[in-house]
Amino acid sequence: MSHRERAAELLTRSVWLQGHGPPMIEALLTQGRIVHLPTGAWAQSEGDEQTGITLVVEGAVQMMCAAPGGREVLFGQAGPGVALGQTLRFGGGPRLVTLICVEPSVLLVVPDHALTRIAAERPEVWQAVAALVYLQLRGALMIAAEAVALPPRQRLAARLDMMARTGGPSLRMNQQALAEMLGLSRKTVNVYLLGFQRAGLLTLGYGQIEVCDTAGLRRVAES
Amino acid sequence: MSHRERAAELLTRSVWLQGHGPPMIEALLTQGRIVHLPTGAWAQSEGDEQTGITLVVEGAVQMMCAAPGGREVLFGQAGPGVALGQTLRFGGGPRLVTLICVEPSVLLVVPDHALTRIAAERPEVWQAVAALVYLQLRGALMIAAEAVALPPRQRLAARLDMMARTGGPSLRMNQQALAEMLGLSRKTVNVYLLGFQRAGLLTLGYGQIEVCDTAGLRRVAES
DNA sequence: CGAGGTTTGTCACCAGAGTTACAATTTCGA
DNA sequence: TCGAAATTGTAACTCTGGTGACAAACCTCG
Repeated sequence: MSHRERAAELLTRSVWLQGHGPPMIEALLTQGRIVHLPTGAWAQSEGDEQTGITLVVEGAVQMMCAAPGGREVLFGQAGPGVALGQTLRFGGGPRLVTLICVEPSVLLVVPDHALTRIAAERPEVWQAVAALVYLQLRGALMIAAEAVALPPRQRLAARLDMMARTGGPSLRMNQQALAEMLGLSRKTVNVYLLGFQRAGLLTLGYGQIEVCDTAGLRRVAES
Repeated sequence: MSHRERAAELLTRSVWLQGHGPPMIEALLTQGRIVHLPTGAWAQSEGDEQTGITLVVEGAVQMMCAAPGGREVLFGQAGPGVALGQTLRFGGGPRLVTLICVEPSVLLVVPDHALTRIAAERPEVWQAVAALVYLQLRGALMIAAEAVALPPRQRLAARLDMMARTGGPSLRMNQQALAEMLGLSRKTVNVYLLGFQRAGLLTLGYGQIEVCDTAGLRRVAES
């Protein structure tokens, strides 16, 4: 299956495009472009303003965002099917989200001007964009709520549960990255993970985590 | 000045409506409705699906969101001019954000069906909604990044700076609420606030904080 | 197959935030 | 005006999680 077909399939399944028929998907594929990136590459090359929609077709990217003090904070990892909408038109300033490939990846990029072209014929494209951004808002709020309300152990459980439900039970990421996203030290994460493994909630491997019992994780998160 | 006129003024100034002329603002005012709420009231009454846009015209509301374990987490406070977009169409589940008035407030509410009516004539309304939700996403990400990346003292400074810049230097909120939004104990917040006051960054009052030096706060946040 | 880098598992130490409790101050309503 | 409730300021104690350092297990590339 070509990458374009794969992208079409992912778009068809995506929640934020429900109610928009195949012509809209066709328009996104035609106006957007497929890009291939190696491990470690930034999803936006210099000069590319990276305004618009980005869909992960294959591979995985880490999502970083800027915090006070010039810090770049890792806050999540996205696999195939995850879409990101962003724009620089509001408030200017630095880019909101930076994407970095953690494995060779294929992305569908639909820049802002492409969306504008689509909107000329199908103004309802903006409704889809609003829906997409709303989904991201939901995710960001979940992360924020977890971070302020849950103690470390529960926070880790909640995040593992969330990632397992959205991206499948096989999480390919090392404990260092996981700790960074949660604002914990690697050691703390490691200790709790070992505890979860002993409790049979998951299995640890080299650079990956196999979640076995999301319900159990959620129980831990809610305790 | 009537509340409607005040709302029109706030909408005219809002970033997410830039590029849309007065007719769009007129449409929002006509299709939406002004509601008055007492202290402690929830912005959405039962049965009102509260899908659409809400603009704070007067007063102040606390923004809460759901975390694992049925916890309701306070994550911010909004004054006049702040708009919130939300919808329940995606993913169902519980309401994303709950608003609670901390003083008698006036809101402009534009429900989803009103937006749909507006879109019949002005489909670009969805672009404005996308922009609004994007602004919220930016805010939520900032909060999440702060929470995971900054230690308590810096986190407090960053949040005070953010609130002072968006809502003016006079913050009307007690230290308990502030601690809750940051995931800290009231005592910790109190101690750091006293330190900031000694450093001349702000002045503490009963139930309010007067920020004097946002640059100084940002310096603390970045240290 | 072997070297080098990466990732994971473990230790002792300690800074820093949470907890509990209480007094002082301010506000608001009766 | 007075009293109750809310808010702020302060103390001693506890304990979780961070730090730094290191060994073991694992991958990858030459």
